Amino acid sequence: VNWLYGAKGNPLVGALGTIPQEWTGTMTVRKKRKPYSKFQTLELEKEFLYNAYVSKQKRWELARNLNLTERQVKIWFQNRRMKNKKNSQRQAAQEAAAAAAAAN
Amino acid sequence: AVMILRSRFLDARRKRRNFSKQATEILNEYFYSHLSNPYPSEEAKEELARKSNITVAQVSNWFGNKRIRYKKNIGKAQEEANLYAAKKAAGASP
DNA sequence: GTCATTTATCATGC
DNA sequence: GCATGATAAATGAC
Repeated sequence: VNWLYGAKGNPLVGALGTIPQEWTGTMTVRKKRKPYSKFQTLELEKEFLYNAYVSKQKRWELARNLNLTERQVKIWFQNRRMKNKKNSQRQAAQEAAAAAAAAN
Repeated sequence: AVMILRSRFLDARRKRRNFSKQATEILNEYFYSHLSNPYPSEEAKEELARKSNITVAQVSNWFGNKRIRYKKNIGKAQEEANLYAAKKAAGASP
């Protein structure tokens, strides 16, 4: 509805953080972001180096060994692929700029 | 350990620089003039990036940070930042 | 699946 | 010492 939903003092949010009248249904609470440990990140990076797409079987193993849910492993690989793409685009832009500068 | 050393050089946070005063002015002007829906389209982002002399990714980062940090400040001095609204009105009235 | 986000956290500027 | 820009988890649209 409004992008300010959840902001303190916004009319859409009831006083003292109560739920708006129009919404009596399920108030799904967003899970708080929790940084992974060094070991977890290293193991995930190791597997990502092998292949950017993980199979269901590997996903289950990783989740069990790293004490994560399969959903977390799946999302980690999705975010990691996006990170890879951004870094590639950034590097390509830098090289293009360098080539353009060299042409002068 | 290897990853730490690599990230020390690849992480752009290590070489962060503040935007110029003009760039911040341009971004704030757009943000407060679209306060009801501060989500610039891809084309708008590109234009803002050119005028601000930054990348579109940096424009996206700026709006992401601006939205969440504006939302957390409603009722505080953030309302005073709406001098951009008065500024716009002063420039468009004649 | 991608991809633009939200949110907390990180690293830096000053 | 916080303000600020960038990144890391997590969600949701499509």
